Amino acid sequence: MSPTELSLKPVQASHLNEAAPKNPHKGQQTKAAIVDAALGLATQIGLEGLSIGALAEVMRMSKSGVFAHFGSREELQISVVREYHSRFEEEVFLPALRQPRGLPRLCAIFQNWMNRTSIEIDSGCIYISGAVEFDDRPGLVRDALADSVRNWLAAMDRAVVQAKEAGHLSRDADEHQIAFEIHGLILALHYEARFLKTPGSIDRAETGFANILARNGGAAAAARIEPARFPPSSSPVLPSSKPIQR
Amino acid sequence: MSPTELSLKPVQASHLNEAAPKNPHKGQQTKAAIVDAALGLATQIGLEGLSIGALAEVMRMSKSGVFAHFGSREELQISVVREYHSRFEEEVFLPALRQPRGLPRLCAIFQNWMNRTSIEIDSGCIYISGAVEFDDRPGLVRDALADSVRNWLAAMDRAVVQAKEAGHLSRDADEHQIAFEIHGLILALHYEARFLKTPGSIDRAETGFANILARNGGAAAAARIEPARFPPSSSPVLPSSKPIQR
DNA sequence: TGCAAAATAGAACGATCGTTCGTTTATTTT
DNA sequence: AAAATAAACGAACGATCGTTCTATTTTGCA
Repeated sequence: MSPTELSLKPVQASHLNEAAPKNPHKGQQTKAAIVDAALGLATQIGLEGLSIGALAEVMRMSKSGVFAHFGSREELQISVVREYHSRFEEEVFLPALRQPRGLPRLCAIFQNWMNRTSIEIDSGCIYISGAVEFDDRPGLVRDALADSVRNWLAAMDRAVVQAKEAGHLSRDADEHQIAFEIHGLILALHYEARFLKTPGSIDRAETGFANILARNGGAAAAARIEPARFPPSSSPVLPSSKPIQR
Repeated sequence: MSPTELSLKPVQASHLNEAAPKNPHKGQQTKAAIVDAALGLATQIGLEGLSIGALAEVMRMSKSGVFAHFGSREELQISVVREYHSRFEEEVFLPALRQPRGLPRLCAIFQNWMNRTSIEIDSGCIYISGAVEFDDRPGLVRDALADSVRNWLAAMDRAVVQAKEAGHLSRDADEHQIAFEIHGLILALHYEARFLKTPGSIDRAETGFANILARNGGAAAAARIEPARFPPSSSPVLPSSKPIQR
């Protein structure tokens, strides 16, 4: 059994485009299904804890059958990172682009990120666990991971800059400082809620975001743009896909 | 070789009370030396990555010789957690008690914590890596770790409460919110400096702390108590034991 | 329908892991 | 100095790991 008594229930490709009609060489489908299962395992036990044997068990396949799709464990891990990246982008970043530049988009980004993080209180987050596992371990996995995170943080940074350019933040606001502090709120939420099980952490993070806005003149701007639409307003910018522990 | 090509140079007990005169059963000395070395390994590669074989190599002992001192790997890990706890307390918390209650002590705590974290940008931090490794893995190691962290966060929380009681923070300041945000600053510093190698992270964390104080009326109080003594002042409350990457 | 290619299985490898056990060496006590 | 106790060793165990290799099955296309 797995070290932490995880229930490694077998999984069928399910929602993945299993009925895709014209896929040449069905290997790609199963590879996608493997990556999907691998991502599920990796979020719980980490990229380092991810083993081909356990993955094969979940997939109801042989070790070598799983292995053949990647050629090395490292390549499997990289595939998982890429998959996580694209899901994160799709779930957190892209929907926020539908909001107008400036504070609305920044708030949407934060809310989407909060929703994602709230789910990850149960499931785990590869960007956080991976950072710890690959701090000082050079290699392609680390590179993929760091590139992915930098990419995301840069995107958030841009949103803050745009909010300031749009006049939604005071002229002396330090954009990068704001981005840093937001990142800290998410990390503290993940740490205290997932590891320490401290109740109320989600509200703390949201209050923290409101504090940042207030200090940088964003609260006033928010009221000006669209009253009662911004944190700590209770209406999420996107519907959260899951009820949330508070 | 080790997975991450760490140079596992052998270590002699060195600074540990090796010349202790009247120790009955010298096993305790070597056990302390083993824990010392184990802590060094664990901070770099994590508590889970800590292996008895590698530890024995560092200690120039046999695996079984090392093992006998603990009886199980889990007990070894717990010993490491306890050792880290006491060092953290000794280095971060206790010295701050020499400062008067209220804002001075809170600032001392933050500065000491910052100094410690700055060092751990190179060496790693067990409270952070351990939190990720033992998120959802029940057991004695997790318990020891969580107790230790909660103990520390509660101590910091108390310092914030006292600062408010002393009138150094405004009457409507939310103490627990402040503690949460401070924790976030430290986590963001560790993440961005250690994993992403983002320059300037230390200044970001210190600025963040100053922002928190300013928002809660602490900056004014700081000037009232002892001008030019508080962040972002450059004079550390305790001399940092190492030059710091900014 | 038949055939080549792709996908999967199965067994085995070397390595490392935590742990056990019996023995030998150090240290302390008598 | 002898006897008793503690500490360290060395070899071996079963398990799991990533990986390799050779079969066998399944698939897609002519």
